[in-house]
Order: sequence, then structure tokens, then C-alpha cells
Amino acid sequence: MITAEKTTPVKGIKTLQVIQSEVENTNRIALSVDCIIFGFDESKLKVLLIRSDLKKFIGKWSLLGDLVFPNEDLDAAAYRILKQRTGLSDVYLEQVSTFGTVNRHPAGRVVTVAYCSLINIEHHKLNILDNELHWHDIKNIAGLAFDHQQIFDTCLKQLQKRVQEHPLGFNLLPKKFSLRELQFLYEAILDIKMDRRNFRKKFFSMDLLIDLNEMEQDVPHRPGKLYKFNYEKYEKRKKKWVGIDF
Amino acid sequence: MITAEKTTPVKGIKTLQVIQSEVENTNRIALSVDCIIFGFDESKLKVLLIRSDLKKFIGKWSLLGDLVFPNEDLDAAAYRILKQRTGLSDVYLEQVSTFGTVNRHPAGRVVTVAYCSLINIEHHKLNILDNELHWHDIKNIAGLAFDHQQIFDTCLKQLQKRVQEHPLGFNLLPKKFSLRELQFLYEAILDIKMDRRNFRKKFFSMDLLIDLNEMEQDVPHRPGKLYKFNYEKYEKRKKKWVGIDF
DNA sequence: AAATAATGTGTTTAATTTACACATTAAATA
DNA sequence: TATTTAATGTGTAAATTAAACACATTATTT
Repeated sequence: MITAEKTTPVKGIKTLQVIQSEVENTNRIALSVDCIIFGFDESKLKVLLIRSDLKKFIGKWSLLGDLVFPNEDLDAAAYRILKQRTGLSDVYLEQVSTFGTVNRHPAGRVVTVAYCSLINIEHHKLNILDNELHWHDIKNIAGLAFDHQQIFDTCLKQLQKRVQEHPLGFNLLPKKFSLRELQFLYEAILDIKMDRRNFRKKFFSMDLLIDLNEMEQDVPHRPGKLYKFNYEKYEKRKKKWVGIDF
Repeated sequence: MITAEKTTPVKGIKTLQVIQSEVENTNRIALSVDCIIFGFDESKLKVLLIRSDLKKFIGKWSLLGDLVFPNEDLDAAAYRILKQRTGLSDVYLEQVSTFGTVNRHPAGRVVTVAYCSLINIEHHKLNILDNELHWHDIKNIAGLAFDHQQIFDTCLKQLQKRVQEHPLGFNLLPKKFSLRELQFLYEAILDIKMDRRNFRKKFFSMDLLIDLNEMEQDVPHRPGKLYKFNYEKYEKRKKKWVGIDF
């Protein structure tokens, strides 16, 4: 086991820093991660939920989570759950917040770290074998098990905010997408209607979409042009972002 | 102890939800909170650090933290540390992020939840009795103990972002402040120079400062008007905030 | 062949942000 | 006491950005 010696306390003041003996058993707490997995399908933003298997929450839906192993990084635990549940790796994953109210879990003290994940629902469709696992329109989410409603609300709000400032949204779309799909995505996430002409102008002026010179296939209307996001250009661009406003 | 029964698993699929037996001992992890306490003094943004008392990190500075008690909420643990260290209650406190790399702490597995706190350094001055506790200019922070450098960097970045979108900054100032103090605060946090006229215009146009009809006292130059922030008006105002830009 | 429904494009106006200069006031100095 | 100094306090013009708004084009469907 790793050792960590403590120096002599100055003036007898306990410095509150964690030392060996305190990390032993008495102060330990169960730690879990919960994944809020968003998908975009039929112009709707959806979240992947599982039926709760606790009697207390029978009939209710809950987020996908599991305990963190003692020798497992937090991010790794979240990836593990995602992989197990969706079969996907290389997905967008980001820590959102940690929820640790004493009585949030009926089985005892469990602190949970919430992760937001964005996946392309098309790629994923083949992998839902578990019939207790379902996509839910975010407009119909209510009464989740545990404190998962609060966790979900927090993650949705953060997604709404971050999607406006960072190119996260593209993770929810196919690699090749039309501007209509992109706009419907933003409208679904932000729950607003946007002007089509101004929306296009905005994205063209950012100059981060690569015109693939391809058209949509098998759409029941006039096909639109297909684009992909220029991640390289985005990464190189230095962000200024100074503007006080609240 | 609280009980939580599990329903029969469907089709033999393990649903990964946490149940009683798993919350027992084997999967437990030590959990701590670390407080990144910012203060503003002499037109400089500062952070409160303590000398590490671990031999491995001798001579290094570290954030103020402690283990979370098994029956203590995370926020409560952060408040406890703040109260113990600064003597202050009713301070601004916000969870920032959780750090859980397996080997981040030499004493074993310790996952830590980082909290950002903003305090008025003037009010606080009387309470630093512990001579191992010091304010450090954020421009001179380097080589902190543990992964505290990473935690500090994360918190500073988040502060820089949030101070532009929410009225956090006022927590770092006296209740009555001049526009010069406010501007210097923003310049210190964002590490930029701003145009004095445009800065004032911006804040006046937000219409959230209350003119107290008082002047600065004991300043070595022409006194400026004093203002306070109108929290009530801010709370009532509905936030629109829709603008894609990255 | 006609009707339909979505794509694709520009301009005008308003709002916001940026750049920039001078008179005023109180403290400090001579 | 008069002068100098340094910070406060204010306004306008230009440039940029956001918002409102309409019609021609193209592929599918009828």
C-alpha cells in the first residue's frame, strides 16, 4: 500500500489534510457514476433510461449507473457503463456534477458523479438488446427514481448552455448532416424555434462547416446539401470570448 | 439501516443499479472536498492556501480540504471547512468538479469534490490566525501539492467564465464599491485590460447597480461614487440567452 | 403536367460593441 | 495659497453583429 507520512503539526493546529489513518475504513463512502445519455431521433432529443429494479422505485425509470471500482478512474467507470449499455466506445462524455445528499439512495450513503454523454442514435439502434432499456423524449421525463430527476434537469440545462458555446451538438448527428438536421437539433435541445435564414447565415459565418458536395439520400423532399464539422479548424482557432452580460 | 430490495432481474441481465450488498464495505472509497477560496486585495486576485503537512509534499502549498463524514452532505462539508478556516459563514460557494484519478493521493484512493468560494478579503483579514495559511496572488501559483494545480486551474477557468455571465464577482468586493474597484476586479480575474468608459457604459446599461449617493472615503485620489448590486432586480429578470457562438 | 414542400439566397433595419477625447474634481505638492 | 497631478465622469461616431423579412428554385408527390 502507498504510504504518506505526516510532518509535525505546527502549533498543534490540525491542518485538515487527509492522512493515512483517515483513509482507512471509517470514513469511506460508496461512489457511483450515472450516465445521462442523450440521443437525437425524429427531430427529438431523447435520453436513454432503464427501468429501476429496486422495489422502492418499481415502475419508475432511472439513469444508467454503477458503483466505481476502488481502482478505477471516474471517467473509466463512466466509459465502462456506456460501453456495456450501448456497445459504443469513442463517444462524447463529460463530467457534469456530483450529487451527494446523505439520503439520496435507499441502500445507504452513495455519492454519485453524473456524466453527460452524446451519441448518434442511428449508430446505436442495433445495440439495444436489453428490453428494459428505452429512449425517452426529454419532453416526457418526469418522476424518475432516486434523485435522478434533479440530475437529469441539471444535465439538460448544462447541455443547453454548452451546446451554444462549443461544438458538442455534432456528436448527436451523423458525420454527414444537412443544415436542416442541424437546425432541428438546436431547436430540440434549446426548445425554441429559430429563423432558418439567420441560422444558416450564422453557421456559414463561423466558417466551420465543410461542404461535402453531396446531397441527402432517401429524403421525402428536395434533398439538401451535406456538411461535416471542421474540428481541426475549430481546435486551431483561439477563443477570445470576453463579454460581460447577465 | 435503510433497506432496499431488488426485484427479479429480467432475462438475467444485470442492470448495474446499485443494491444493498454492493454498498457494504468492498466498494467504498474515501471522499473529500477541497475549497478553492478566492479573495481580492490590492487589485489582485488571490487564493487561500495552506502548507502541506505531508512529507511527500514538504514545502509545497495545497488547497484547504478534508474528508467528508459518512452522514454529511457534500455542500455541508465544504461549508464546514470554510467556516473552520476563515471564520466566515454565508459565503459564496459552488461545486466545480470532481477529481478521482486512482493515484491522485499518496495515502490511498481519495476522490475529491472541488468547491469554489469567493470571499471579501477585508472581512476576512482578522481571522487568519493559522500562520500556515496564506493568501497567494493567482499569478504566482505553481507546483501545488497533490493534483491541486489541476484543480486550481479548473476552478480559475470556471470563475473566469462564470463571472462574465453571472453576478458572482460582487462577492469578492465590499458591499459598497466604486466602479474602479469593480473594473479592477474584472481585469484581475480575466487578466485583461478594459476600456474604462465602455466598462461603465456596460454596467450602467445592465441597470443593476444602485447608486448609493455616497463617495469613497480615505482614498488617495479623487473619490468615486459608491454602488451596490441590485440582487432583487437581477433575480426577477428573466434570462433569455440564446446565441450560438464558438 | 401540376401541385406541393422544402432548399437556397440578400437586404434592410435595429441593436450592440468598439474606439476614442476632454472637462471636472479632489488630493498632493510646491 | 496656487499649481500640479491623477483619477473621476461623460458622449459620439464607426463598425460590427443580430433580427426581421420574401421570393425564386428544385425535387418529390399527386
